[in-house]
Amino acid sequence: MSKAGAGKARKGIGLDFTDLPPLSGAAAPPVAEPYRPVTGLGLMSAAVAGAQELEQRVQALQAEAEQLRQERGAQPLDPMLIRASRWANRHELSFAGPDFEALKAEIADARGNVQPIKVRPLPQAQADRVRYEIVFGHRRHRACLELGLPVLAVVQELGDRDLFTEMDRENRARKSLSAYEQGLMYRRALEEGLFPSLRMLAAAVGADAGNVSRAIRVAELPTEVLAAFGSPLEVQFAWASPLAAALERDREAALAAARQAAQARLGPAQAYAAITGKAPRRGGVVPYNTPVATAARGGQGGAPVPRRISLGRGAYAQVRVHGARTVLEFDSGLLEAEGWPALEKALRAVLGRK
DNA sequence: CCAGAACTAGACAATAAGAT
DNA sequence: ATCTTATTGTCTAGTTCTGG
Repeated sequence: MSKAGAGKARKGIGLDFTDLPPLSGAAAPPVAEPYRPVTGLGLMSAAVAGAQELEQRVQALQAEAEQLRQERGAQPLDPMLIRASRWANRHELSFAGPDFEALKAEIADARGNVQPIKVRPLPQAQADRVRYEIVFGHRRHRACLELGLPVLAVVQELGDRDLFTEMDRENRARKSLSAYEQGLMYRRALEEGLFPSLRMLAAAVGADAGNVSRAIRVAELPTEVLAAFGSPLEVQFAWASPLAAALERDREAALAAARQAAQARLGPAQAYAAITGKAPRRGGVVPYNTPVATAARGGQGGAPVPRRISLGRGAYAQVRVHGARTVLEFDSGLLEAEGWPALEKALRAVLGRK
């Protein structure tokens, strides 16, 4: 492999065939002839491989047939007769903004939704005016409703669990749901006993239990914290634990930081930094005590939010500014006698005194 | 425009906590 | 002691952003 090739190799891709010696003309591969097994073992392997191929082909054809059946079964319905799923996971902000407007424009152009939504019929007892419940396609339904167009829908009888798993799979396949929306949906499903445990739920919808847990934690964040991000849809999976940990450490300080972040209208990454004390990784570390940092940490006259420095294993140090003094705090047990010279040396290096 | 850095969701393993 | 469940940390692979 060349140096350039090795340098360009992406993470996780260990093979690079670009520098392999070229095949000579004389050694050009012969035209492939169909493989014919000769031995008994070969015949058996071929039979197994053939059966697997056949099985895959049958499955593909079945899927195709199902799709055709569903497409043929799609019918235009009055969107007023359809209500959102009781497990509806869409935040109101998903029905606003440029993405939703683009979807609406597309549907308006086509005089209806080309891709059908899926609904299930409601039992008569529930169905006064409303006849159907959405399985998936909430945004397409809302767009048609707002445009006054009939919505193309496939109607299918489904149980609660099937409805839930289909809705979740569809949304995650399109990567269109935020961590917050997923968390709300998962939490509701668990609260209502649709699944006995988080693991069972994760297995049913084909999601990772760790991410289900993180999504639920995002949905359980206090309103003040969610408001700090402008929209709860901006909160990332990876931020769930640090935000929860910040609340656990010092709830009042975290909520105060969140309120200040909301007031200062910080971006999501800055709001995350202000609440957790973790500087955003992108764009470099926000320098402490500068105008930018002051804004990022609440700014505009409020007391600066202390900067936390993670030391691993749950330990952390904290830097506070009190007027003209800067105070470094950490658990006294963390620094043993032999550590003091190193700390003094580091302070001299940083603060420029001999 | 391109290479590298940074960020993300998802997967997996380890660990903690609670139940039996 | 063992099993089940939830949580956390780390890694991978793909995407997006940034600076030269």
